[in-house]
Amino acid sequence: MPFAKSERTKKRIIETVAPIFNKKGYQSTALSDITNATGLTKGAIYGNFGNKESLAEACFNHNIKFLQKGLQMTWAAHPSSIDKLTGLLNFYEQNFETVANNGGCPLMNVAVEADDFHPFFKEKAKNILLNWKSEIASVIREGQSSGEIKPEIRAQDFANFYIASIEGGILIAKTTNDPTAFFNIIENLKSLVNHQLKITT
Amino acid sequence: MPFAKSERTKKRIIETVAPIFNKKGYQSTALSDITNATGLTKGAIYGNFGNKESLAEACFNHNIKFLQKGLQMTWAAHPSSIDKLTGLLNFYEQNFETVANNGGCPLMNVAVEADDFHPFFKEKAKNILLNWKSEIASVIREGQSSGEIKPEIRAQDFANFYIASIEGGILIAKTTNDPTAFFNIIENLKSLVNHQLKITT
DNA sequence: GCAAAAATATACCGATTGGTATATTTTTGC
DNA sequence: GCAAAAATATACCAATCGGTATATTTTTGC
Repeated sequence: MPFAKSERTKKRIIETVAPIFNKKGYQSTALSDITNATGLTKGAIYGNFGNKESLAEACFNHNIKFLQKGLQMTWAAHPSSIDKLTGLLNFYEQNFETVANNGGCPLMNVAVEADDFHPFFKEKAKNILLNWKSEIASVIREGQSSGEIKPEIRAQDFANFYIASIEGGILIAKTTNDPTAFFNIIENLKSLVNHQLKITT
Repeated sequence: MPFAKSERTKKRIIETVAPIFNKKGYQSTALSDITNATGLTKGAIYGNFGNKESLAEACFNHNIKFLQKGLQMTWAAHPSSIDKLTGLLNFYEQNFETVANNGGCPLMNVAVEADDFHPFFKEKAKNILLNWKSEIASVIREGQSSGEIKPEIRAQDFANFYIASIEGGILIAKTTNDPTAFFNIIENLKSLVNHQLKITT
């Protein structure tokens, strides 16, 4: 079993440091934060990761993966398009505290920090966001094909609104220390899905 | 006219540096960024501001003031509550490029950066956000009193949703370099105001 | 226009930053 | 269990960080 130790250590570093990067941000997380949290020295860190940026990227991927898996599992659990949309809202609702304690939405955090001065991370955030958007839009179009969702709904526009509300909700709830602000938005979105998208007949 | 020079210099520093803080963030904006941009030396900067934090605070206030004035002017221009809500959306629509070129919404930027490790700025962001929310909610309640807005609308909840969508829209549009993502959300909100809040009789 | 005061510049400080070369320890395969 | 290799620790580097004491320049009030 070659490379076993190395992979285990890398994983341990990522899991320990990912929340720190998400909370403090890329620039503000110092190597000393990383060595203190892991109990390793700089030599060990640089032996496992080429530089601070590649460690930050690995941590970002790790943070994002949690949310991507949530979407995949929700998609897999619900054949119906409406159920996919409301099921995902339930997932965000149920995991809000976890995400909040981990430093908030990693996509928002990286997007805001990288926006004007870090093209590499900005591009990553852009791709993830566009991908998220198109996954939501695809589900809506599938629902329109299957006769679940009203045909006049513009899939891309609704996906855009759906994601914006969620991200804005996280921002407000986190900033004001008021989770109900987020839950309230989730309820509003559920209502929108059930009363504006869904064909009731 | 005592202190005249000092006040003019302070103003010039703030106006020059405020966009930099909004783009790079508090931590990532170095004193060298400030001296380079202003053409002044550290001595001059510290002669006008006690430390980096108080300069950053002055810049944050300056950045926020633009948006606060927009709300005040919109409020003053429209006696009707519905017009206040749609007028404010028009203001955000018309000034999106300006805000985007200035580094995005300063409230979001500071909220995200300060969230987990800078209590002072986090508290500022929280207060501004709660104040914004309650101003929107007040307008809705006024509209309910005057018979413009449906009485069953929960003012606080709608204000929450209104702000979340706007902030999320800025995040998406900025991250994906697609202003139409923001405009699209503004149109959706206008539609919500006109078809869900407004009493059409 | 001259002295006082205010504003700015210069030169420095210790601490911390990300990163690296090398020495030491630990793990691996046989 | 021993040698090779992999992983970690140590000790260092130049650059930059925010901040300050002091010297110099500019502005002010008369």
